[in-house]
Formats: sequence, C-alpha cells, structure tokens
Amino acid sequence: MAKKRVDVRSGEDLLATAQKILDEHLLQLRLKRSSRRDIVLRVFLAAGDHLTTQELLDLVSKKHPTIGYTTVYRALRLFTQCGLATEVEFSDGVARFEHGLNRRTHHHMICTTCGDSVEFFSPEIEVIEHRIGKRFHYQTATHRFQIYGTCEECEKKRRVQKK
Amino acid sequence: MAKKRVDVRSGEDLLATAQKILDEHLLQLRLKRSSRRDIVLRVFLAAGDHLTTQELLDLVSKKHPTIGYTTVYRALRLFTQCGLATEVEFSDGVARFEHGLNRRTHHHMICTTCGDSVEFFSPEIEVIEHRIGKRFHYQTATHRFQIYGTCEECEKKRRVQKK
DNA sequence: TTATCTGCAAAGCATTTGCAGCACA
DNA sequence: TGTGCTGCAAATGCTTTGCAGATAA
Repeated sequence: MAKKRVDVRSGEDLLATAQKILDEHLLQLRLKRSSRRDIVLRVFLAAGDHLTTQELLDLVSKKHPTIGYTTVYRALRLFTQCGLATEVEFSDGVARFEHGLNRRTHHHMICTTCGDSVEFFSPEIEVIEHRIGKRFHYQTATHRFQIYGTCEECEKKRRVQKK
Repeated sequence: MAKKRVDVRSGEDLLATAQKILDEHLLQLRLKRSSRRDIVLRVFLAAGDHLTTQELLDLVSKKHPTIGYTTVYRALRLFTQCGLATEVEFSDGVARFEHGLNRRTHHHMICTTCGDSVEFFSPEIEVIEHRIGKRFHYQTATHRFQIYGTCEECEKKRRVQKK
C-alpha cells in the first residue's frame, strides 16, 4: 500500500488533511464517521510520537473522560490502515504509534536503561531494502530498524556506580 | 597447528563448545547443571533457526515427552543470557530464537503472507549503528533490522487472485 | 543436606472481541 | 431505520511465576 505524500505545514492544515484522509478511508470501508473518533484523531495529531494506546487514552481522557480504551484502540488501527499512524516496535512488548503524515522516513535509537529514544535518518536503509528485495525476489513493503544502547546520561550513571 | 580460534564445524564440537559456555554461565550465577536442560541445548543446536519456545518444545517432546514448556522457556532464557541464543522479532508477537554461536551477523526479510523468511548479510548496518551511536553519544549495544514484504510465491498467487 | 530444577497450574498483561445500547447517515 | 460505533467485560494468547516434589552438588 503506497503512502500518499502530503505537504502539511500548519497544525490547521495538518488536521484538515488528516481528517480528509480518514474520511476517505472510512468511505472506502463503508464505515461511519464519529465524533469520538475525530476527537481521538485531534489529540493524536497534537500529541508527541511513540505513544502507546494507553498513553493516548490518558491524553484523551483529560478532556473527554467518557471515551474508552476500545475506541482509542480501534481508532489507532484505522489510522494505521490509512497511513495516518505507523506502529513502531521498541521491544518492550507494547505497541507504540507515531504520526505517519508529513514525516520523513526515520528510525529510532533506544536507551535500554531509561527508555529514552532519538530519531535519526539513514537513507541508505531504503537502498538496502530495495537491493535485498531484488536479490531474493521479494516485493518489499516496509522495514524496521532500531538501534539499542545506553544514552549518555545513563552511561555516566553506570560508570559512577561501577566505581 | 597454531589455530587458536575454536573451530566449530562439526556438530560434536559445536555441542561441546556450547556446553562449555553454558556451564561457565551457570557457574557464574551459581546455578546447577541439569540433564533436562542439557537435552534442550542439544535439540536447540541441532534444530533450525527462528524457533518459538513452543516449536522447540515440540522437537524436544519427540524423544523426551516428559520435559515441559517451562523448562524449555527457562532454558532459552539462559541460552540467550550467555549468547548461545539470540531473540529475533518477526512482528507476530511471538518470541523466536536463533543460534548465537558461530554465526555471522545477519538480518531477516520476512514474507508477511506466508511467514517465510530469508537471511541476508549487510555489513553497512554495523557501520550505521556505530555512526549514529557516535553522533548522539550513545553506547550502542545491538540493533534490529528486518525487511517485510511478499515473497515470489505469494506475490504470484496474489496477482492471480486479483485478475 | 541444601539449594536449584521441574512440571503444573495459575497469574500477568497487552491485545482482541462479543454484546447490548447509542449515534450517525 | 438500519448499520456502524462505544464501553464494558470477558476472551485470547503468549509470557512469567508460585509452589511442592524431584534432583544435583
């Protein structure tokens, strides 16, 4: 499934574009729009990256405490289907989601001590994906690449403890 | 005769080396050796890669039906701790293990339709890991890299269905 | 003898789903 | 009006752990 590339600069435009993409997706699947799901979308777009379903629910709950886990869960699935969200794997067994709109392909390096992460760009990865796909006759769709280690802070603490 | 590197080509040597590594690990943790765990190790070494705990149990059960899931589960954890096994993530939510001994660093490309996978080598990945780690002052420990797509077989079938 | 190992069963935990009532088209 | 949406609670499915008896040292 090819992701559409849309240029979205302001928050306004971002929301409008995202809503349009979602609506189109709903139309294709003959689903109905719902105000609660739209709220989840707004909060998701305004929130930071790498949120778990629970974390997004917590944010949503602040202003809309009656919206439940299931709604957020199912909304995130829809967002992922239409490319508004991407699931990322941080190896702690919990699904995390980040924005898929207006986002350069990037990867994550995760600190296994404090859970912090940084994003980085590595265009070579795309090249490798294509090369390997071609070599083994795979129609490649996506890839996952994460680096695990210890961030500067945690590394310092570790050294102090060792002494 | 000045070869210092442990040459583990035959199954015999492989087992011996692995057993030694395991024993040493047990010693460090002040754990005891056990015949059942040794059996699990033998089966694991002789088996193919990417096995789930359940799959390894199934193999073990063929000759030793009284060995239980928990033993295999805990054995795999020990193997992973001492580097005899590596956990790999295929994104289906099940832990898979492959041999860590005598194995070049490699990665996987997985068919999301049939679950089949191929291994490939990409030394560039190591280089990227180091470069990114240095740039953000991370002490990198490891990384994960998988490509997802459709294998030739499944792609053919998909095309036929589409018509 | 004492500490670890084992199998069983049960607990954990994130993810999914069935269902009855609510809301959108 | 009917179909999809929601929240709740329960089901799933894999992972992990408590415990009593078996086993290694």
